[in-house]
Amino acid sequence: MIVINIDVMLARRKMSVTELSERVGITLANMSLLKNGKIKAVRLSTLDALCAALDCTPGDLLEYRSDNAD
Amino acid sequence: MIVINIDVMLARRKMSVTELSERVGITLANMSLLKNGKIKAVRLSTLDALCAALDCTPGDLLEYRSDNAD
DNA sequence: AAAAATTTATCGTAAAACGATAAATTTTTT
DNA sequence: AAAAAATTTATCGTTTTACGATAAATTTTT
Repeated sequence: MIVINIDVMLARRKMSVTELSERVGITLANMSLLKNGKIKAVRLSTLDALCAALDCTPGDLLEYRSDNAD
Repeated sequence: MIVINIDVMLARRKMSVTELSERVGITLANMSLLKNGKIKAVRLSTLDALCAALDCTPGDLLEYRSDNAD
């Protein structure tokens, strides 16, 4: 499965969800859904904006966990 | 911008696009579009299948390049 | 030159992002 | 404990886009 680690990056940056949503340019409600893995796809434009806002890589935000991984 | 590096991983694995499309379970045509960055969004289920098929991470497949990066 | 693999294109359908908005819930502050 | 602020969840509507199916065009390999 794919895990979204926006919360981890927010913590590292000491940034709020509200601020991130403003920087990325999507509504607070949608950013919350995104952060909590309540979405089934991501637009590359959104991923791009997230990387820019959080100064990180797609690999920082998206993690692959195989079924029997720790 | 976000760059897709499926081609890099295919080369590393010595795997063909045809085989990858079969493993991932999407049509050859769509895999080609995906590989060549002709898509604007990715379903997490597809990303998941790609990571499994290529035994790699999302970070291996998706790369962020800031405007003035090399 | 022929065959195989890959890319590109078109059409249709289903899925899903995303905005706007509001209500519910949780967290923080006073 | 109460109030305020932040976050989460939900609903509705619109637009975008993945993806299948298919076929044609192009490129690569044999």
